[in-house]
Amino acid sequence: MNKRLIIIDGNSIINRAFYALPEMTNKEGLRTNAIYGFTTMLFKIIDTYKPTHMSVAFDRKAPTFRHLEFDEYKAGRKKMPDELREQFEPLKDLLDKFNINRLEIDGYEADDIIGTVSRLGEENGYNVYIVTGDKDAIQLASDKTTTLITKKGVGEVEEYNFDSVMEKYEMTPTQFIDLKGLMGDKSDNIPGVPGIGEKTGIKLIKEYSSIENIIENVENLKGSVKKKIEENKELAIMSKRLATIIRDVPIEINLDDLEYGDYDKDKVIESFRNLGFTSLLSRLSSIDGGNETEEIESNLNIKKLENIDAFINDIKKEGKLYIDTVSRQGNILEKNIIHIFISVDGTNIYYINEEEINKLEEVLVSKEVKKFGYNLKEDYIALRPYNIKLENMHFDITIAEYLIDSASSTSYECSAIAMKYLTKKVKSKEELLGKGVKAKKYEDLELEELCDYIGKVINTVYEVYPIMEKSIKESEMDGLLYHVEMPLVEVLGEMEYQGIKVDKEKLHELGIEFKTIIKKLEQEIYDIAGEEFNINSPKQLGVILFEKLELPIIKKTKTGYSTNAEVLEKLRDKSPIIDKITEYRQIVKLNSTYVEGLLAIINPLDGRIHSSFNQTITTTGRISSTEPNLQNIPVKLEMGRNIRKVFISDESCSLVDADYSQVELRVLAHMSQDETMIEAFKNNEDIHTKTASQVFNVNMDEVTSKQRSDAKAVNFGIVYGKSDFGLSEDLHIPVKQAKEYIENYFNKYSKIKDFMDKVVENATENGYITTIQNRRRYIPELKSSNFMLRNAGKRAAMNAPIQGSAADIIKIAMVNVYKKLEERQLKSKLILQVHDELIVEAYDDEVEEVKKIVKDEMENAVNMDVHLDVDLNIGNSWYETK
DNA sequence: TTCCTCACG
DNA sequence: ACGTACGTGAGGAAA
Repeated sequence: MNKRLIIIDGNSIINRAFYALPEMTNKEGLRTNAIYGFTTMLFKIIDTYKPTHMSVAFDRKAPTFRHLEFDEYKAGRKKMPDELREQFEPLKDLLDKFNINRLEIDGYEADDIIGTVSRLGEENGYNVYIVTGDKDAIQLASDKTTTLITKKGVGEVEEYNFDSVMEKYEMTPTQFIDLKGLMGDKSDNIPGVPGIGEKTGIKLIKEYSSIENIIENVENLKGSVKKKIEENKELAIMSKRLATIIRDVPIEINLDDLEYGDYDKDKVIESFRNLGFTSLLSRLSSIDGGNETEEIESNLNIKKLENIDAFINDIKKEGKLYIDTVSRQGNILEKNIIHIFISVDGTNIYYINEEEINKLEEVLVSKEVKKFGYNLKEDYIALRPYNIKLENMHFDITIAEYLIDSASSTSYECSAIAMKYLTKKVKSKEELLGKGVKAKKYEDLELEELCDYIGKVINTVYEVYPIMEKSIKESEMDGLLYHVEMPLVEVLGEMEYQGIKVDKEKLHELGIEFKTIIKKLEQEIYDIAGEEFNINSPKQLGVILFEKLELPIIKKTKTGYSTNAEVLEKLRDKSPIIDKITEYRQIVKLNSTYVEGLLAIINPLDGRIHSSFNQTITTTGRISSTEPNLQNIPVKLEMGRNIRKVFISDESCSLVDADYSQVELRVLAHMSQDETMIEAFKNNEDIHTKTASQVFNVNMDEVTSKQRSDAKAVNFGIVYGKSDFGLSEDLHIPVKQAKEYIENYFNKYSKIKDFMDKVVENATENGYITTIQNRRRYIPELKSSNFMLRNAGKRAAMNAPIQGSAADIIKIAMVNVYKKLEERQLKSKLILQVHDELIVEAYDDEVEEVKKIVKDEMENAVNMDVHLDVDLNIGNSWYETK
């Protein structure tokens, strides 16, 4: 069998990778872009050339014979940036884990080691491949050695062997050395013959074949070339020597030691996880045959459940059930389940068809049976139209993974989780169903394919559970998972299933009203502009405002003029068109996003809107709402606020709206233990007035309304880590004055300053922040070398504990409110959450009880040194509950 | 798909 | 000096 030896120039490739890839860091803030690029290149090379032997050569710090011979060698090179330097050791570690040989030796460069090893390889009958980004290595190409030079970063390589070099450059690989001796090399600071460049160099080499021969025949040369050579004979010889790669470095090498093959896969997987290379885990199998994945899959036994009764006994005996439902696409209120897949041991997986769901009901609703799954909220909702409430949802791998790393850029898809924890191949939804308009639905799949997929999903849940469980315990988030996030799955599922009633007629009326105003404004804008154009196009609008009307350009975006609200505000008094545009924008937004958007999504069966509440989106722990987003329904301006009139309570019901008063500032007071602020809350003082009196040094009863509203801006600004500049913009005051406000603030609330500093310090050290419920958020940006990114990281670090703790609090309140309503067997339902606000649709005869429950549970969700305060409002529409 | 804009807490 | 508030989702334009 023919042996293939790959030798990689470690320094060259890591450099290429470093400069080719954008900054990347792992969770701890270690920069990883060069390691990542190196590894992808390594995989590609192994994949393509299937080496039997391999080695990576590195430069040593010590001076080489070249430096000794020529002081100026490689002088003037920029120092290696620390961002790259710190990646060397982790890369070498990784290579060791792959059992890939490494070579380095004092006094020689990686090039020389490569030259030596490649010679040894050739002599022992190997096919040799050299991988580098340095064209000098072309001199080593031969009929037995292929030099692979990276192109386009590290994405591709170009192959050079003897024939291809001859064809391309019309000279032999070794003649490249002579050419470089003549031309010199700027990057290595090799002088060459002054005045001789590529053109003349190639001409001379073609004619005389070597530097020595040129010198011998110098008399035959003409003119200035002759003179240049004559005067620089020594320089040319030395340059050639510097450019020559040494092929007999004094190093003991036994080629057998370079054998490539076995390595401890678990160790590599661990390293990849540490480095955050989850996407590379899947490629591990491709470079070593990948029989491991097949084995796991072939273990699975997936079939139709014949003896349901016996299996139900198994489930009850074990007290646990791995479950995944498969549904047709359809209305949330209708029965759409095709199959339910269930398992108790993770390998014997059974499915039942829709007709038999009721037989399973007993264990599904049993509180004694723990349910394990992937996206359990979907299963809960799917079962709901069958009047089955999935009980005791114990562990959901998406939610666990969200707690483990809420800031991870990867999705919480099963395929990604399987890859991260098991290095197991599970298809992504896109791979299974395709994407875009051609995407298939579950109901289009062959049963066999479906079984295979769902089987793997269930098996993944089974396999991943103990690993995740351990990790969550270690970071002390088990309480958060089992007492807050998992119980919340049912709460959110039920909220989605219930939805909120919408007055469709009213919404239509609003639409007509808005469209009339839009038409009118449109015409007025065209009149002022003197032409018709698309006002919705920032590009076209920019041309009208800044070219045709010649208004001053306040700000530019990457692609053109900025026309956002802030800019328009500054242009208000320059042209009457501005106010029209501002108003036009507002109403177009209301009409398209809220009127048209909401109309399109009202469920025809019950006239309600069923938004999705997502538990695994935000980095801070908040819930998000989609299709539609019910968390950004207008409220600030009266025109927009009218939209809230269409969200109404059902017959014989009212909406009970409860919102926390200043929850984030209370959390801040508690976490920072700032006495002044705690005291203010204890005395039920108005916190903005209090802040005004502190910042502006006046008595509480002398605070003007302007001062109060400025203080409010300062309070909010602090929570976000706002700068003096930002505050000055908001308050339209000089930066200097804003700076004073902030300094005053931190002087008076001195513990808050300490707290903020401490948070950033801890976060920089640990890599993450924590909330009052121990929720974690990693902030790798804190270790960025990029000033802007690092500052953004600091602000995130200051804000996340506050926002995240507030999210913890309302989540606990939601779970407790939900439980209480259930316990008391009330028909009233929790239907909406907007970060610090809960809405219950309460039956009129239950309103008083509901009010009490909601206020009580919200105010007592957690125990802090500052009490929580909830405002209650009742109405028949969301608009009325203000 | 990306950018810009803007709605919310 | 840097560039300037955290966290979201959605619609429309343009590429």
